[in-house]
Amino acid sequence: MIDDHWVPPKVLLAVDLVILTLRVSRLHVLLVERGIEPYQGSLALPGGFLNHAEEDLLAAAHRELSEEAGLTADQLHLEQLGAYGTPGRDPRGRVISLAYLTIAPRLPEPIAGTDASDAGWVPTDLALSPRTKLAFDHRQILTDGIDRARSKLEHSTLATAFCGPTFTIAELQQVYEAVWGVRLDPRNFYRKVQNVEGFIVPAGPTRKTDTGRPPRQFRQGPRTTLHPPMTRPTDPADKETAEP
Amino acid sequence: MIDDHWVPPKVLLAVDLVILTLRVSRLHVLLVERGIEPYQGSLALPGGFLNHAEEDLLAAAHRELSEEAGLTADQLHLEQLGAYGTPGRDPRGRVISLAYLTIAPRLPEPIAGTDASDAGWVPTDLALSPRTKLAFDHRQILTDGIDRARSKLEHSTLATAFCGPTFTIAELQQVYEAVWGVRLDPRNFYRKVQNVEGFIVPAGPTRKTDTGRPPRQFRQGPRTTLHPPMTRPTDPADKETAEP
DNA sequence: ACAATAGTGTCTGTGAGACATTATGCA
DNA sequence: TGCATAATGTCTCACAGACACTATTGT
Repeated sequence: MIDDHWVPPKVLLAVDLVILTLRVSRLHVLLVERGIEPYQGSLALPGGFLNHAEEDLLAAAHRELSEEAGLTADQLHLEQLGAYGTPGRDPRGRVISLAYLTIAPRLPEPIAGTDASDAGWVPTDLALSPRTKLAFDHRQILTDGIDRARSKLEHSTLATAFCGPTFTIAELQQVYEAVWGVRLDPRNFYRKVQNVEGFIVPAGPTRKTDTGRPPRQFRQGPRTTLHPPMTRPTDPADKETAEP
Repeated sequence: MIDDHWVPPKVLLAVDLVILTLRVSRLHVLLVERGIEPYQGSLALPGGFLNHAEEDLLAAAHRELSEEAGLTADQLHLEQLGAYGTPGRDPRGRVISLAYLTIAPRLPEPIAGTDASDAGWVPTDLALSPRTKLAFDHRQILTDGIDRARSKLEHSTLATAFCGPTFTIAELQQVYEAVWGVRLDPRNFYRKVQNVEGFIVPAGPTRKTDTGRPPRQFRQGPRTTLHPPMTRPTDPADKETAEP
């Protein structure tokens, strides 16, 4: 079954990034307008080919993060999302794309990269609306990335990564509400996160606000995983049978 | 920053499989003894290079599953685990390995494949013991695969995939106990799975056994995801602070 | 009858969800 | 004093966990 002259094929390797952040209480994703073919002019996730044959995958993801979003990735969450390699997804040949997920706190407008004529934050619901055309299979990658982020918020303390170095409990709640797309009771949420040891720890004095009682500030605690997980409100579409 | 003469590098693409099954109430993984260099003679996960440049990734995984384990993969669970591509992990050059996870019911001894001089089921705790040397970074891949399987059992009805077409509740419980490595109360487990609509449905009459009351048989129901998830017993090593 | 396993019933503590109440700032 | 938001308290219901008990087979 093995041909002595057979040699395994080689493929092109790309790294694409799903960079999520929170802006005005809505989940946003960083998209670039492609400046070169294929899909020139379409919106796409930032990314690119491996620089050289010995470049580390995570290093490549960090490099793209820096090149296309101007983010020094030192303390930034970066996690592999999956490999997307359907034949024909890229007209330039067989390309395997490794998708990485990044959770970023609120950031200024990014700088356009080398092969992107423009870049900017786009609300995720707009990016996934049927009217928006994304390059390659980036719609699928983005969908998977958001799903992963939703799941991570349940089982880890990653929500604090959306916030700045210090934050209020109300701000943390907004993260959950924006990513999950639900409304939560502030009082129950307050109790919940307070009772999870090591989730958040007090930091500094209260913050002054325009109106209302000044809230306390917190910093992320040492804990990274949540046992038991944060409970996401049950989707009402989870019924199987119903009786009149 | 872009050189007009620069062309992106190409890499070799491999597909490796973590095939898990249950034998005598213990979790086993399919390992092969490598017949060729590198790592000749070492134990490794079954897998191989892409056949040709246009082969679909999932198809390649199914092909390896068939070639190395003799499993017709029609109704078999196959899920992407991740990409492993550290430079230098393979002396033959830059190789990116896409790992796939398979959950299989109890199966006969597999047949040795073309590039594997021997193949067999190995208990996972033995495969991961410090004395066992696995090829490449397969120890890491296997660890990740088991972690994924443990998590899937919480949030999906995948446990039924470990069983045959029909099974008893006690058999289903053994799946959870073996994969999670814990003991569960049979009565509470019974109540729990019965109350989850669409998890398991009655199938056929009772099964005759050597001793004791014959158990009822069930088949997997229409539901695939579990909301809320199955609760895995809290690891006692989840303490942060303690007071005397 | 006894052994052995299947299946059911009961109690209790914990925690999520709903919502009232008090606290602390500013105009 | 009134307003707005933060923080705490109370109640109820559901469910996980512990375990007593009944049911159904074979010997």
